[in-house]
Amino acid sequence: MPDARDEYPRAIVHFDGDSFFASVEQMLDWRLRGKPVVTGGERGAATSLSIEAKRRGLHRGVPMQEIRRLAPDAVIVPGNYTAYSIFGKRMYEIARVFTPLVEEYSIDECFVDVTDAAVAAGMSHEAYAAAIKVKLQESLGITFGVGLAPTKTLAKVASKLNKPDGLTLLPRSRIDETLAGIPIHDVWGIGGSMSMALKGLGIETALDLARKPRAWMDEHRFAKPVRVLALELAGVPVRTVGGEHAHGFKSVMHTRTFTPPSSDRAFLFAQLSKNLEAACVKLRRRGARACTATFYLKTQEFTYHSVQMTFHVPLNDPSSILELFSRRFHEVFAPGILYRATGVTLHTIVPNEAAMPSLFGKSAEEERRERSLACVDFLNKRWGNDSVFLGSTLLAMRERTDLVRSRAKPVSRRRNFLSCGEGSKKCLGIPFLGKVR
DNA sequence: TCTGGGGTCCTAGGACCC
DNA sequence: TCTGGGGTCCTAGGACCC
Repeated sequence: MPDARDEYPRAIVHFDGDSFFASVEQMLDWRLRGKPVVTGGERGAATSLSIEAKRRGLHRGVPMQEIRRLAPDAVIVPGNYTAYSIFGKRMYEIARVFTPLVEEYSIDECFVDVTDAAVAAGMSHEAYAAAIKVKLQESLGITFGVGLAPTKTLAKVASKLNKPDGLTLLPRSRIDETLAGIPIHDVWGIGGSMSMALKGLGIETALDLARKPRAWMDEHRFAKPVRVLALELAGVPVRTVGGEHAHGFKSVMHTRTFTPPSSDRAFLFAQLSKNLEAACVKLRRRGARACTATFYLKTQEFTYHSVQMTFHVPLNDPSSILELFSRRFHEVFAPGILYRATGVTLHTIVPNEAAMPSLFGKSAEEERRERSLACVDFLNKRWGNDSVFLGSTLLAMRERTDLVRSRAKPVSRRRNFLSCGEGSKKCLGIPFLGKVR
């Protein structure tokens, strides 16, 4: 019987919500339970599918028309990201009752390091992971795929193995037999480009990579990410839980694709303005400012043309930033070219408190601007996000309204969740989820 | 002037993730 | 897979310094 410390030098658990968005929809509306539910109605392709929908052979990315054809009884709903995000936050809170070592990896996933917490509770790592799983399911009404392993990469592999509602143990002694069945392109961190390169060198499974020594990495001049991956697959913990995503954020972005593509300079600038406003709202909501920004135009051929800039003071109001954008817009825009999207990223984030506007405090002008922004935020919160916006955005708003109007069918069958149609607000029916103790 | 070595910082762009 | 939106990390290469 191997010792627990050999099997799990660290005991990392990965939790992955099963059919997360669709499951949340089913929790919020009992009428959807037991039915094939598909989210993504607002974008015309499936984002998440309930178990019942998956059983009908549907999967992510399938166009809604196809869904309707293949499964006429499917219930198609628009994404309700506010609700998903509340369930996600709830998941982190519940996990943190068991240990503070919780990394918020994505809206429906988290990593938990239970190495010490389990010992302190006088439980095995397996039992502790199982207890968290039960608590999550009881509290949220959603099942999870769970993996327990000595490294984050292996935990991520394990949680996928017995979905839905599985708890998969992947101690060191079982690494070889498990990884032999995992194709290299299924490994977290290996994308299309890297898997091509690895396959060219005869690496077909996760086990093949785990067995490669450092000399081989040197010989083929592999960069850091692959080396880390190989170690983690071999059961050597390199990545720590909570290290990377524990707090804060590094950038906010807002991008939008429009159809049909356009070469109209004024329209494109209005799109940019709208994206900038949205990105600034996110920034202000988080009480932060940015010191750098990137904006881009994406052509119909999917090439990006971008401009990066640095502000001399941290900013979060769109009008000052837009002024800077307008001066450099000509660097990305070429007449006669068709563009399909624009985007804005704000980075080098600092908290508001750290961003004293000048040595002498706020000027009257800055005071005035802050007050008007607070007013805009209030109005948008009260009356919906598009109530107040910059004049430069107007052209983009008109366009959007036209698109909505021309849409043939409402995307939802549920009246109370209908989000299309001008001015109608999405209604949010989150049940009380109880107190975390 | 065509010639050293070495370090840091910044930027653009690629790759990957959910 | 002719492709939506929001993120993070890594690296090569240039600028600049001693």
